[in-house]
Amino acid sequence: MPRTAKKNQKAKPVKNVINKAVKKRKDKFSRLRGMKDVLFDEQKYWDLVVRKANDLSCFYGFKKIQTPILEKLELYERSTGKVTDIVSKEMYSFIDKSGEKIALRPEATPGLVRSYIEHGMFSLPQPVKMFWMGPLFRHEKPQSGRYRQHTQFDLEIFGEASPIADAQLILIAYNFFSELQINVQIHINSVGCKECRKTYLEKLIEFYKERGKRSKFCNDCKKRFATNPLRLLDCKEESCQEVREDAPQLVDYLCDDCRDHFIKVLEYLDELDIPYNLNSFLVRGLDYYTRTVFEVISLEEMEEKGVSQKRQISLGGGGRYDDLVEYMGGQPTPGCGFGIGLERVILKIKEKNIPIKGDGGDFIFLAQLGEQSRRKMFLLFEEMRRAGFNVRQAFTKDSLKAQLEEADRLGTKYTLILGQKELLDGTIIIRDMESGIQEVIDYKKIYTELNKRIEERKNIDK
RNA sequence: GUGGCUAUAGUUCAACGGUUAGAACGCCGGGUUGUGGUCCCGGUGAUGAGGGUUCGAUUCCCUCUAGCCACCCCA
Repeated sequence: MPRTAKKNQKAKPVKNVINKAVKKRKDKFSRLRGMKDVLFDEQKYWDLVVRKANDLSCFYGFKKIQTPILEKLELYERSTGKVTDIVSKEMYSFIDKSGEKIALRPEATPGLVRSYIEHGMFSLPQPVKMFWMGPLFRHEKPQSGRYRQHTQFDLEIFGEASPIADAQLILIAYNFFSELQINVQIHINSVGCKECRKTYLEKLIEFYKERGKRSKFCNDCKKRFATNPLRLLDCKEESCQEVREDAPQLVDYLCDDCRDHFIKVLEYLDELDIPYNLNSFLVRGLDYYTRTVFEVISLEEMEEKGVSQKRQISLGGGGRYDDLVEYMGGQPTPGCGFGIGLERVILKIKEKNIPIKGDGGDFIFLAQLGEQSRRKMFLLFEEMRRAGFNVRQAFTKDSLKAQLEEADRLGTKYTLILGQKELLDGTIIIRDMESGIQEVIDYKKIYTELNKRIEERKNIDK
């Protein structure tokens, strides 16, 4: 193929003109901003992370569920919240051919709540514990660890009001990271229930109404004051943080039930020796949270202009949403869950050079010379595969050299070579790829000879 | 969405405004018409797009696009 392409290019008189035309076409079809191809070498990280998520979920009794990428726009407007950034600024939405407003899923929980309600899962034995994994879409400005399509691993527990559910989710998240050897901090807070949050918000607004305080707000906070005053708390602007210093704290205004719930969650975590940081300013950007909210943060030291700086990146987060199911039209059902961003997890694993076991099987490569032996090897390959051997081939290649090169790239242990001569003699060559030693054996003894060598190798490894 | 930095072969990097834009790795071919991983030789392949300044731009300026970083937000 490349050969003809080369010829064609050389045949044309003005190479540059063609290159430009080809390049324009290439640019035209380039991938969209913030989207990512996961290439061959990265797959091992995905395998690792996905396996870990699968194992943990299964172990703690979560059942796998899948939901559509497309949902009605209103689902997110109602659940995630119209005023949240995710819905108001970042959602991919469009009107489909039937005139329906559609959104590409920006968040996992709403779809799972919808599914819970739609399939009458309240009549299943409670709690219903869901394990979900899939792509999410948000139209943000991309940077490292931030894509417009990213993948989350998500666990949800429906129908369980006990604080042990909250604690168990945090435990699983903690295990996930520590078993992948990623250092994280868990930040935790309680945002209370409808009632206690109401009284708190009154106090907070009262506090901010005092003279001069609002003038220090950043532009965003001026808006937030009207739309979502709770979010004033986690603004990162310095001036806003200064004002915040003496602001009333949510924890002090929790009702008895909410305080009790929060304390129990912390006690369970203490019991398990899970480290956490109480962060009274932690308020998550989704409307539906009640009581427990938490975030998993990775701290990293950065060298910038000779000064070491600390940067934190959120790897996951979640919380309780006791009113959401009812609010979305279902039976009153408590719930809680969390999500973890897998691209960021993989980024961390790569950064830290955490070693990953290769799939290092003992490959056996089948090399052939000539049409006759190619046919025979074509068949032998299938026989050996069914017999349980880890076989590889490059039957499209003609030269032995090219085939051995391929075998080498794959990390083959033994190569079987069949040429015209061996075909006539009823023999075959076994080549040990490490030593280069070759032996001509009876074709019929392939299996016994191979097994013998594999056994010997095992003994040496021991 | 706001601000800063960047853009050269598939990849990582070179090139005082001036010959044919270099190298390493990769890939393809040859040395070996039946032998890989070492070695030797050869080939392949790039200035993100558009405009401007200039006799002349990879180099200077502008716009766009993309990437990175910070903010916002979030995973």
